[in-house]
Amino acid sequence: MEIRVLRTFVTVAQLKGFSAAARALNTVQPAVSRQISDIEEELGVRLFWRSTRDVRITAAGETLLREALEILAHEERARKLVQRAGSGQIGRLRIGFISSACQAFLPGLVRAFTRDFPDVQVTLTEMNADAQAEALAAGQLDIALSRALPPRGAADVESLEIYVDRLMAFVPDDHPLAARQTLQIGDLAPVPFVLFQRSGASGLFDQIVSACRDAGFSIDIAHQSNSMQAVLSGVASGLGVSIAPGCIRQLNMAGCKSLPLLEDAGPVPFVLHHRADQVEPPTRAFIDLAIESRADIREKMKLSE
Amino acid sequence: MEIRVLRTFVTVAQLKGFSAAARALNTVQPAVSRQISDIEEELGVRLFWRSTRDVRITAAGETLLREALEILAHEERARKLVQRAGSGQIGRLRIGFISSACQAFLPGLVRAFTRDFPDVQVTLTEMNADAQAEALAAGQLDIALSRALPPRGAADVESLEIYVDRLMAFVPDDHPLAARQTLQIGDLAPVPFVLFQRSGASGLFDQIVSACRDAGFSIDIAHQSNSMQAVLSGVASGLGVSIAPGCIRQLNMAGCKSLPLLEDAGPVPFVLHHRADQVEPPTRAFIDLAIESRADIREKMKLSE
DNA sequence: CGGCACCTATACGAATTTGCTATCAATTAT
DNA sequence: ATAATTGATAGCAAATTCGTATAGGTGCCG
Repeated sequence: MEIRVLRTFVTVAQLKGFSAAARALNTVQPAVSRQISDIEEELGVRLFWRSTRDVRITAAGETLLREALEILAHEERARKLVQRAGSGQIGRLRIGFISSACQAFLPGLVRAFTRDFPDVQVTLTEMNADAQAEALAAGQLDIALSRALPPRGAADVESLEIYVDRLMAFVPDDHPLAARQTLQIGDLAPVPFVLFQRSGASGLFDQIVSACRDAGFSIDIAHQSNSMQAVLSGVASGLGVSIAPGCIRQLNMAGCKSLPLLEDAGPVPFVLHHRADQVEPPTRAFIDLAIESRADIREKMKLSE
Repeated sequence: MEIRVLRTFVTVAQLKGFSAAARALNTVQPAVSRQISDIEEELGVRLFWRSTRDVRITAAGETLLREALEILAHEERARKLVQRAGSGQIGRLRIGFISSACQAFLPGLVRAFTRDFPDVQVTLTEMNADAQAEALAAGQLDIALSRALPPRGAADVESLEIYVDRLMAFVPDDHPLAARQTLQIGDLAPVPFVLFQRSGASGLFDQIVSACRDAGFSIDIAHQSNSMQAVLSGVASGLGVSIAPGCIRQLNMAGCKSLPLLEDAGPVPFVLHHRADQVEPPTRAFIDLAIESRADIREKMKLSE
């Protein structure tokens, strides 16, 4: 009972004739005749009463007709479902992101994606860069968004730079430095720092520490927080100054002023990671969308500087 | 998307390997490989991630797997349904019968049939012989049970004699003839008759009239009724005597005595008619059962004489 | 680190299946 | 009566499918 035979059978039943069915199926009558008699033999059941003049379906044939119509419809439905799954229109997309991504570009990107792929189940999970790498390797994540560089030597992970941020200084409103237009990193030497904890964003942490060392002083970390939001809150509270990627200005923390650093103190890339192998279509679609949107994102991040 | 390919696909998905699937399907690995890559190309969708070491299904593959399992189950169900229909285990059986059949053998036959074919929808319709012939020709009836001879020249109808009854006399209990052990038809010459109407059972009617003429008198039909029951009722009421097939004694009408006729006044065959062409399996099964049971029926009808 | 075992992909000839042409037999319409 | 239409059958050609052989890659184990 192959699909092709069922289709032939249904056509014969509906057109009530072998020749008519053959015409409709773009084939010839003996082929139809053979397919029907083959399936009759296979099932051991007579499906049509034939006379030289007309064809009438048997009761067993009626039964098969009902079933065959359902099977054919089911096949059609399966085909469409699978093609939608294959083109990424249905499925799931598990994104891990660091919170800064929310201030940067993630909401817009996700909104654009769900507009084009409304039936894909998108899961957004905030997690630090290290946790992302782990989840990605374990196959629990499709997309990881962090400032981390591509982890070398790990599983086959491809990385795509979304945009490059730069480090900026954050000082309390009422701090003397807040009156300046620009700063050099060295200007921050005597001031205590508020910084995030190293664990989870070790790359960025080390980059900032290095920048200070390059500027000739050892950073004085007076307070540590577990989120950028908390860091800015600490700065606004006058606990100290901070250095952080420019994009977090968009948190618009009151009592906290951002100042460009004259040195280009190391680029801070924002990177999209995904496994190189076994990229499911929705993931592929999201990556493609990210590539498309990259120029816009960069433009937007520049404008907000 | 042929059934065979779906079956291969499901096996690959379940055994997580092309070679393993090939072994399970009693074929070789390249055949499996080709079938999968063919359907992938046909759908334009990747179904498996292959490496040289293991095979993992894609999200689209998972989708197809669910659908394919349903389609295969449906195909299996369709096959069984059709085979049941083809062997007569499901379907319908429309029987037309004259009321005497109820007194004779029909209930037992139908009971035996429904025991063997419990899922066949049996329709029993009481109708006179002429109506039966019409309905049979119109395809509204599968089996016709009457005393009529095979209608000559009509559509292709095959007839099967179930048993042969003989005519008997029925006289009121208090009638002088009721004291006799046997009668000759001629004994009934001076007596008024109660008889059924000719329309609908013309064959039997004419047979009785002829028997009387052969016995040398013209039958005096004083009353006509539209059923055997009514005829016997008339006899019991003393309206007259009657001649009828012996089996209707089983109505056990009080006040009415049956007497054998010395002459073998024409055999009264009870016949099963069915269309010679396009015999649906349940009909075939019933006919076969009738043939099997014929000896028993004849025995039973003899015993009750 | 190299050989071995196991996996999938590909190539190609063989076997099977399927389709097509021609023809027959039966029935109906003209 | 003849032409036309329909389904069955046979024989041949085309297409498909299968099986063998082989290549290429990866993990395992000594």
